[in-house]
Amino acid sequence: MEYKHKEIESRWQQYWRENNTYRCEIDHNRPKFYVLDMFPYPSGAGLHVGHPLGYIASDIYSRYKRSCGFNVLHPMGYDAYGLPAEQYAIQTGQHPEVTTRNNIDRYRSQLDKIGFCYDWNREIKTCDPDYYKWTQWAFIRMFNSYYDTNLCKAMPVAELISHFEKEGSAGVNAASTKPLEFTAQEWNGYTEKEKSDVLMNYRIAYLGNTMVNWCPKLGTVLANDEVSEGLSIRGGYPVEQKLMYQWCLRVSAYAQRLLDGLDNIDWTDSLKETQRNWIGRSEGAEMRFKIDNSDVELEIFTTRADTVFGVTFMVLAPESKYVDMITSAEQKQAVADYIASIKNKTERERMIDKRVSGVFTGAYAINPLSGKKIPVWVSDYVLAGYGTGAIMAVPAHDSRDYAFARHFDLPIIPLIEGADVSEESFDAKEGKMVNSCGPELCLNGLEVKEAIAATKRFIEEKGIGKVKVNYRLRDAIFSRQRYWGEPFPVYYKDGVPHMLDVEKLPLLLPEIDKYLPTETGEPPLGRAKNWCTEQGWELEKCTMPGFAGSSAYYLRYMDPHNNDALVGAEANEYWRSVDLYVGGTEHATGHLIYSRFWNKFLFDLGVIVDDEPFRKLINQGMIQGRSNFVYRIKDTNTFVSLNLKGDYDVTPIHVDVNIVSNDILDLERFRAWRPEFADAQFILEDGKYICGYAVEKMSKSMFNVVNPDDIVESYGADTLRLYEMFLAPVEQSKPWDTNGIDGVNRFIRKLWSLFWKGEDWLVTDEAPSKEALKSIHKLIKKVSQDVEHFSYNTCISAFMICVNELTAMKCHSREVLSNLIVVLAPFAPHVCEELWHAIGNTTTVNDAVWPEFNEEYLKEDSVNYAISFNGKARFTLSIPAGTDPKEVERIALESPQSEKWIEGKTVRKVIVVPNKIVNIVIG
RNA sequence: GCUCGAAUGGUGGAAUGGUAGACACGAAGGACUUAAAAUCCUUUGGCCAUUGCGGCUGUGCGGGUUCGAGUCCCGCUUCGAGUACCA
Repeated sequence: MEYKHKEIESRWQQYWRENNTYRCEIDHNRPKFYVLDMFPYPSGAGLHVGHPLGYIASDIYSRYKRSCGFNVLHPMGYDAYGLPAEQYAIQTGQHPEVTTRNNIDRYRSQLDKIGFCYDWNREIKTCDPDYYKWTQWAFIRMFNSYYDTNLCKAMPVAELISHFEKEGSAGVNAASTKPLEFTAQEWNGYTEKEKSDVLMNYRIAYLGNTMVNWCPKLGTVLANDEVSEGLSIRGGYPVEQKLMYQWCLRVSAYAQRLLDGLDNIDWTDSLKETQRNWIGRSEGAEMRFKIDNSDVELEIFTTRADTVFGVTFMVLAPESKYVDMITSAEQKQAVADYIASIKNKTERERMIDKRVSGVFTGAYAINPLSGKKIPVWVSDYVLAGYGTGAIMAVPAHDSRDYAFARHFDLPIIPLIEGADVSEESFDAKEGKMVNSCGPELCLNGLEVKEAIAATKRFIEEKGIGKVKVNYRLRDAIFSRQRYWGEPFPVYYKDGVPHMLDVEKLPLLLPEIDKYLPTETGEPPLGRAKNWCTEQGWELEKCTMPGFAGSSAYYLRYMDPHNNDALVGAEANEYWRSVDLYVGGTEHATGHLIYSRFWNKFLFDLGVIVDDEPFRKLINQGMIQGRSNFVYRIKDTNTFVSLNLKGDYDVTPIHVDVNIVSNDILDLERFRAWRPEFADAQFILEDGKYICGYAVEKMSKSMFNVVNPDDIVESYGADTLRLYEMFLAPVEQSKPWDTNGIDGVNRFIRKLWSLFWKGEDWLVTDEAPSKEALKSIHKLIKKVSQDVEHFSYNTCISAFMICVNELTAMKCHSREVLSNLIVVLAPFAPHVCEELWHAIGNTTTVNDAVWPEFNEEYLKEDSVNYAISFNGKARFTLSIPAGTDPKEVERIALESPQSEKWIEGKTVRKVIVVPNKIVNIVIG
């Protein structure tokens, strides 16, 4: 029999499909294990070889765990809502659902060819009404909840309302947009609209006037993680700040829990660190500064309470509400002009422009500790969105304040002993305080940390301020002025938003004729006919953002066909949470924050049993492209090989990597590649045309995209799987380089040769030799350990070694080869399934039990000790295994070879490392 | 700027503080073949020696701990990723 990958792979893929081999159900007799991939957005370009990397890794782990007796849940689905499909719809008029469906079909056929063990019965598409019903449902629950800051959990808004009715806002501990004060009497007298407005201040899903990232080109609002350096992640269009009335999620209420939760999950430190930075907890103090000759008090936030004596001015953000309250008559025009100049700039321009700018308000504040009068300025280096939008400026110890003080010639008072602030500020939090004595508080001589604590204590006692923790994490803006997303289950009655009845869900996405905003500037849903309730109340025209559908999909997989709940209690109690999540780091501050938030919210409701969604997370590296170049001599159609190009004036041109092999260009295929190269001439070296290469992003325009289908076609899925894993550790980013794939393909054929030689079946029942048993048990031990650590590349090396050894010793023992197949099956399931049946098994290799290694077989008769002198290995000695260390030492010292090294020197010390080394220290 | 990673042959990469370079690719030489492919064998970090079978050197740089450091500690350099007027 010959190894024919196409025949074998298609046959077993069909078998697995027809027999529902990977179907999984709750089984209380077996421990569960939940392995999840980040589901893909089905883009029009299809999969390239980079996409399956993580899927292969998780597939191997799933199959391995199953072999170890776990009931493995390993599902797959599609993150089907998103901007690209809608942009495409705008351009072509095709319904996004159609293109999305086509893309999903393409993805599915590509995935199927690789032989994954997904339970497709549990497939999820986020644009499926049966699924997004539960996205809408969760939103309604968030609308009807507030976050109790005492209990640290979400509670029903109904309880908040009954509290307001009895006691007003007094004693309410709820996360809020802004502090509100009202009595029960006032509350009971409010109109429905007023009550709604008050409650919006507390709801977890709320309508708020917030500064949003508005992308005019995309015609929609974007979340912070969808914007980078002032440009949209999708498309790279400029983004500006705009005040809009939007649906938001009070993610900030969960900041501390999101931070604390990181301590209990098994993620990489770097990913946790990224989330910690994104949450951005900072401990400090909130303090009030009185404005001279006014009732106004400026509230500021600082982490450097110790530096209050060095405050020589204050700065307000241009958007700060204080600006109008305190600006003097003389400065009114100047301040107005400055703010106008800021507003004309986009966010991106503001970020790029690092020049210092600002204007004096004409007002002075009183430093609460020193009693000194200090000027109040406005400048755009202070952000409205962080802290209170106002700062106390300490130019001596903050570089931004320093630059500002220098520019406007404001005083700089150093507060730390020995700090030289003549050229730059001293930002470090270390040293002894000086110049810090006021009428009531003196910090001189204290260390910075002590001074911070002392000042905090003082301001709390005096009621000037309070200790406060600030978070950088913002509430998530949840409205998108877009068509292709989940509709909000919201209608407006007299301007007051109401939720639809849960029984009426899902609220289906309506058909529209065009996917652009309406002529009046409303979102595309404004084009929908009869976009209102049965009673005629208008429905919300925005849709939900991409992260809505991906925030709880892992829960739905547990119970995908449940019509009564997102996930039923039995399914959730059994599957609990994801044990292994595999995906890219690019979701660190988006999806992975939102779904943790969403999960914690559902946990608070008592809907689910685990408060963290993903116990362990592995980040697969990115696969970059490896582009090839040819060098055309300027103004000719002649191409010169890489190492000869120095003699000519050449232009490098990207060439399709699929017509290049080991950097050698296929000249015929190159001529056929494009009409203009049909008559190309070549200057060769050693009769070959050598291409240059570079590592770049994998993209069509670089002609470096490698399609997994092509690899599967020519080498087979098993080779693709093994090669992707062999290339480098899973977590590592690496360029795709098809050179080298022959190595793993050769390995599979060598494996095959252990079973078949031509038409002869080689496997026998004779007892395996001692060496063969040792070889296979060495392999089982190695693979069992390395799979647990996702060190798949070393596993594959171990397979190669074992197959080489077995080949060399002509081992065809059924016992040995069965074990080999079972441990290899997770990596190369098709060929293993084929051989598994060929040796007489009737069940699938999927049902085979992972073999245990037997330490007995691994024992050596004798051990080669490396004999070192002063740490340097010199020769080896074979010593019977299990020899007592003292005896080993004696044998080593008395060996004739040692004598020549020891000659004339004294032996100071001998260290015996069991089974390895004898180090003799001489001198 | 801050945070986190990384640095080992021509290449991808192995090495619980214990013989650095496993495994694979590529390359060179050889066998088989009319020839090619495939397959098999040998060599393959560098330098020197090679009818003396070995010696020296070597994991980005400089120190340190240790009997022993690619691995641990301190100080740099370079590259990558994330984040950024966050007070």
